[in-house]
Amino acid sequence: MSQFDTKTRILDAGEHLFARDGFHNTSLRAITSLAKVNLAAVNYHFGSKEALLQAVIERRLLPLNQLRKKQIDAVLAAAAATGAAPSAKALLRAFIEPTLAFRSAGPGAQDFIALIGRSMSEPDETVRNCFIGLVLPNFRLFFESLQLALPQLPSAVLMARVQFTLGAMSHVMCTSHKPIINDPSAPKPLDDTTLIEQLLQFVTSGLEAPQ
Amino acid sequence: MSQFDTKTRILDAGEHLFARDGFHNTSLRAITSLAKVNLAAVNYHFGSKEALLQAVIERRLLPLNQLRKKQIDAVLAAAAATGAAPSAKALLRAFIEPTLAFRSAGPGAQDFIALIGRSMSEPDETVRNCFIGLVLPNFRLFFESLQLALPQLPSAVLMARVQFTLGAMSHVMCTSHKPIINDPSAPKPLDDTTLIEQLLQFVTSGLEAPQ
DNA sequence: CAGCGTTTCAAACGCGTGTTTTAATCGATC
DNA sequence: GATCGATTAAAACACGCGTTTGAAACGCTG
Repeated sequence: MSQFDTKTRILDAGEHLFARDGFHNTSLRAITSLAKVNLAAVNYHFGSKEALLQAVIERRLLPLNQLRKKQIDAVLAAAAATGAAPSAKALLRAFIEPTLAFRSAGPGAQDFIALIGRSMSEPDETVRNCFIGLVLPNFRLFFESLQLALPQLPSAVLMARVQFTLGAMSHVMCTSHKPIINDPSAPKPLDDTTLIEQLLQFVTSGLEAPQ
Repeated sequence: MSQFDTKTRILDAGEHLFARDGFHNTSLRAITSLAKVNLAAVNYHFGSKEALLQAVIERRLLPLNQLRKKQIDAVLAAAAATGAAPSAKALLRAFIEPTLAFRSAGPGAQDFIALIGRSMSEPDETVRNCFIGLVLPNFRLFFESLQLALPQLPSAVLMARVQFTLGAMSHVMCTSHKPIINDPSAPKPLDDTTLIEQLLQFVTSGLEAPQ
């Protein structure tokens, strides 16, 4: 068993358990036992539990951020080419779609999305700082692009509406698979593609609402 | 020092620390030391740490639920009197406004709102079950009323949009006081009243969006 | 095959946790 | 003022935690 296998298995197990139970409620013993590695392996390969969390988040979030930046830049470039302002919906799609579509990217991806969805309102600084530090540049670009799309909105209002958008998005990210109402009377949840389109429609309409 | 004082001081301290640090990251020693009571007092008066959490949530959520029900019922009654369908915005206001306005209700109220805002996506079942059990009847009434207001929406779509609404709302509840961007360049956050109106405008527009 | 850096392993360390225990103290009632 | 249940207090309990240790096993290189 090579080092690569061990590190990856620890990352996979950590991703799954951090997402399911939260950072503080997940023990290294649970992670190493799920990963079928020795307890000391986490500290040997990553240094600490906290550093493992950082590695878990970085592994997926760095590529995701790159993708989101690429798509936002593409929207901005297309708008610049025609001389028009970028459309809010296109920007929202560039930011939201890669994130949510990522859930179908493979086993563990859905866990990861739930993890970072929850990180946004995480009380613990360990988790929140790790997440916010990684996502901030991306968010800044997103916000500034939206200012171009909706120049008539005061920036404090736009910021509030972007926060609402993030809230709706993160809520979908961490709870879409466990509906609040579990009755037979409750409607069946939408499939992922429809859900993304509905979310886009919802937040676009909210962002563009008259003041 | 009477029993009442002790129990109340424990509830206040628990509310504050659970909201600030999360349930699992808050120790009974931190709570009892903040409340200036003996460590054993929590188990004596409440039975366990988990039962304390339940008491903390119930103390505020039961009256809040009553208020929300009263306001929703009032909107429904007013609509029934005129024979028209209730308006989505009035229902949203009846559900959202008491919750967010509650933050100004006194010291500890803001902590509490953050606590239940986060409970919605809490990974730990201890917290989530306690919260969901209390809020479910209220939520059901809210959802069924919205079906009257927006009868043209398929109920699965409406449910998704209501989830988006809850996400935006809970995100405001637990993060409005700590903005993501902390630059001098970042816009000043809105005051509470404006924030509530903006949230209402946002989610109304999203809920009523064309399909 | 010897030597050596890397990785795995079992065991233990120190610490903080929620809870329980046992005794002391309080406050109302007879 | 004595009595008795309710409350407070200090101490200890058993347990699980993240981390560290030191030796064993591995895999490569000469």
